[in-house]
Amino acid sequence: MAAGNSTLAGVAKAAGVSTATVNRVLKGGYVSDKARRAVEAALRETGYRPNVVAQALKTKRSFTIGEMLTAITVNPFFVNVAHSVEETAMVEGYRTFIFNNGGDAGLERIGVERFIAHRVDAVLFCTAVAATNLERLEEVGIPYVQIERARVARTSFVRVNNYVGAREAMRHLAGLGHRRIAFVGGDPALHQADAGRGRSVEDDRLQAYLDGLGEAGLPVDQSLIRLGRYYEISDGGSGVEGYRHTRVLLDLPARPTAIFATCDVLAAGVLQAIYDARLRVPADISVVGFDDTLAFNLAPALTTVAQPMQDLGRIGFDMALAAINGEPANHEVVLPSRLVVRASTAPAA
Amino acid sequence: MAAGNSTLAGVAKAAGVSTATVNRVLKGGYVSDKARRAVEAALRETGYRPNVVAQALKTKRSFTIGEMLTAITVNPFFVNVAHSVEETAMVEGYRTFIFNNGGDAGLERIGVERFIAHRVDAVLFCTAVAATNLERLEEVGIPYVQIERARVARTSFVRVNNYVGAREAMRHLAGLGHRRIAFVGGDPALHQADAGRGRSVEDDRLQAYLDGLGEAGLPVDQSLIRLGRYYEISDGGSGVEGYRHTRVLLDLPARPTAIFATCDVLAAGVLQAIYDARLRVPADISVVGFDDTLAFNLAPALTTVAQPMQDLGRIGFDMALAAINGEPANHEVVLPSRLVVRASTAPAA
DNA sequence: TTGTATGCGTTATCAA
DNA sequence: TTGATAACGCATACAA
Repeated sequence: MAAGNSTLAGVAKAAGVSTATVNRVLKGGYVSDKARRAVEAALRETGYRPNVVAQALKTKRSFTIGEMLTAITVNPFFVNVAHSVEETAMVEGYRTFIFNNGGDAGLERIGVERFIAHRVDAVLFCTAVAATNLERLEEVGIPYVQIERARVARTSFVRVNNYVGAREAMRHLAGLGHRRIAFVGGDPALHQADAGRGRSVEDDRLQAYLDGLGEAGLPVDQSLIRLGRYYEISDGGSGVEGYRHTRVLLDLPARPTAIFATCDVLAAGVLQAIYDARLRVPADISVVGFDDTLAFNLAPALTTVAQPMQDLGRIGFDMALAAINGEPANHEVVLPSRLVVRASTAPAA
Repeated sequence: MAAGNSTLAGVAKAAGVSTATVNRVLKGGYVSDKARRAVEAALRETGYRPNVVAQALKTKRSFTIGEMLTAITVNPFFVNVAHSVEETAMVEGYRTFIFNNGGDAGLERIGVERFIAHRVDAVLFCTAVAATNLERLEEVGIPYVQIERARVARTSFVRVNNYVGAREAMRHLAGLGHRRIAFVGGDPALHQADAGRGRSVEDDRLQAYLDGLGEAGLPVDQSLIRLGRYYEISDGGSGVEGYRHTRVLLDLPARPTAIFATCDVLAAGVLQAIYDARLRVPADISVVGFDDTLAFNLAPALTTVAQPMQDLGRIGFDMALAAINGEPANHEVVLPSRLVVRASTAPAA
């Protein structure tokens, strides 16, 4: 923390007034025109810049928030949410500290401790690993907001309506005449249900798939349902899981004519497997993804269920700010997703 | 900045000693066993957590650094560098503030002012837009380090040897027998040269392409050289520029059998255009990218010149830390890249 | 080995 | 309308 040369006292001295008067022209208050002019001149002359650290110590507001992410490098989803938070925060004069927990509760605990040490005004989780780490924040009175998934039901939470989004994807595929639609996605057994509603993101998406089949009068074929992880956090976010699932699907006696992958990262692997098999998308197989992250960069450009990542970040921050300001902070906001149709889906052959 | 309930004074009171003694058991110093035990008990009992804000005010070290990025959402390169910085910083007890300048000097200025207001100990640029914003930091005595590109030659700088990396890519393609190799990349005319060496990243890559042709005894064909931007920051990082260039290349009377795109984002667009044209990679055309960001998620998985993003971030932070500690800070480190051969390159037909 | 006292740069209270 | 002055929580010089 090098200089920001001048201080309030320095400005006061240069202007021939007290620090209280300088503070008044800075923050508003009764100041004579004469004093104001003198202070303003001194401000310019000294190149004064307020010291947020000192302000924080005095006011008990650091104007920083912590942002706990799963792994910013493995899924662009997190980057987009984080960037939206940052932009929104900046407008309010807030800065954000990012910490990646890698899905590990122990790491998350360290990050939370750091946030506390730095006296952040609030913490955003996208997403939280362990409820105990949230309790730690409650103990010291730091509000927090959960984005996408909820470990605890006591505080604000903003998420997407995954069920509706996934239903829309299914309707799109069924509407194109597909009758053998595969599901490649997160295994509900590997994910905790959201506190307060008893369902997880994965429950919603899988149920939407099943209900979508039902609505279209299609049978459930277990061999077309491939559940697992989205990715290994340690491998930097490859679609290898999607690739593996798809290899199996393509070897089926009657292979699917469409695949719904519930994450663009998975979908990337799906497209790679299809490419390797020398089949064409969408001529031979249609593919739909989820998130709208990698989608527009894949070949062919991917039809996907877009998550409103901007809104997740913005609303998450707004909720945090509300909590900081002492407003009631146990809202749950559910945002709609949006099907973006690109070049990876077409009528069934 | 809510609570972190207990303070040094609170602990001192609970332990029946002075704050100085508490501080001694925390930071090391002569303390009797008796006092130490009392303090340690009080520490646990009160759940004391040091207040980094107060420490920062007192010691003039905030243990935070600013990280100025171009646009974290448009090119995964930035995320990877940022994540490496964060991980390295954490080990040293540092936290990072990220700010995206969007390539705009005015925004960058605002970000720099924020960094100063928060009294960051140093700033990392990846990459800086305007030299004036760096001077601003010098005025107030905050050290900074530049990653990838240098606007100013006075301080530490870490980058990749783009020339060597690009030469390797060319040798790979020429070695596979390709004789019509196209170049899709950044236009040197659109980028400033690095201060202190008079060349830009783009100069290096383009020159390596030309020299690579020369080494292979191949003629320079201007119609195979497509220069422009990597992406529009406002569009979220699509490969549309690469797509456009490739459409033109594929319409050539004698189309190239290989394309060297100097950014994975561009390469993604290249692959999309080839896919649309119903050609196969690498059977009909080989493609090489640069960065190793999207590469492993594209279809087919892309051969690319990998940048050591981890090292860029780590070394950048280490340089910043050295500068913070008053060590000489005008080193230039040039790192090697590494050609990663995947499925997008094969012998010329 | 321990405690007292001062100051980091602000904000805010209280007199004047 | 203005100016002393006392915190905020911590680190540290200096005494004891």
